[in-house]
Amino acid sequence: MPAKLKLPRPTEAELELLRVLWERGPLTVRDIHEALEENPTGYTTTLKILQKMTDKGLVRRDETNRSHVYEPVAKAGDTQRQLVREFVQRAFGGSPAQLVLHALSEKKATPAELAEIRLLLDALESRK
Amino acid sequence: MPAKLKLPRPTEAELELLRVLWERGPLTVRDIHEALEENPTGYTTTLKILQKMTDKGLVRRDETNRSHVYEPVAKAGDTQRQLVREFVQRAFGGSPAQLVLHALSEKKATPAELAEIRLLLDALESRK
DNA sequence: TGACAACTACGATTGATGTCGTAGAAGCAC
DNA sequence: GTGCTTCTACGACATCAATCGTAGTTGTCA
Repeated sequence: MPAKLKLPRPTEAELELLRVLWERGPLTVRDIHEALEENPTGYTTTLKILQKMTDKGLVRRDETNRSHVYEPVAKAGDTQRQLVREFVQRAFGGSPAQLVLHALSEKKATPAELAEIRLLLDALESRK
Repeated sequence: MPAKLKLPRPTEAELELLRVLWERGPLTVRDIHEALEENPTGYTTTLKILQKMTDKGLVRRDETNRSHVYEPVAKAGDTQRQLVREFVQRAFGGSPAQLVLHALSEKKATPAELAEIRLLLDALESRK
């Protein structure tokens, strides 16, 4: 069983890169950099951040080819779960329901998503 | 009507102080500082952060007495709504439902809170 | 082979954050 | 009034995040 040591919380810029990787799979620096329409930044900036993420253990890279290929170490869901947990703590003193109420007020959820939430709610309530 | 200019996002330390103020009302630096069991830090650290928050417009202070009294400029709900919006953007690409699903999985919500969420859900779904 | 392009490594820099120490003013107690 | 306590103001500092430029290496292609 892998050691599963605790990964540090990704910074904003790091999270942006992670989201690209989660969505598109392992990529080179060039690919990642070009996937960033928002906040256009220098190529070496992206490179540097990926190098630091490698040091921190947030991503892993394949150096077989000259253009290294990066991939996330943790799954999207795991990282997001951790982020939500910390955010709930920071902003709502640990009450997830408070967070949910605010998030739902944003009313950008689709009917399908609402249905899914309702299902989860049913499960939580039935399980006493 | 007040100008309502946009406030900057509070940092982690700032948010911690804001949470104390939201919960207990206007307080002096001493009061706030002593309300912080977690992360015990120097008195002047708390003072300094409050001074910077005053500059940023996050809090307002009454200098009538020698011990200044601080109070939040924005209501808890408004600030939290803004924080959630930004967080959803950063971590979930703008999908609140994704956030809700993760938050509810934390299963620390009370039955009353779950009921409230269900009510909100009903309202959202009916208002098609 | 020689020149150009693309890639990595790395140092420098800027700004924000959080931390604290010290100075000086203001209140209090005797 | 003298001295102790408590307050604010302010500068110093370490750390970290983000950004970029430059150097050096490797691959490509005419």
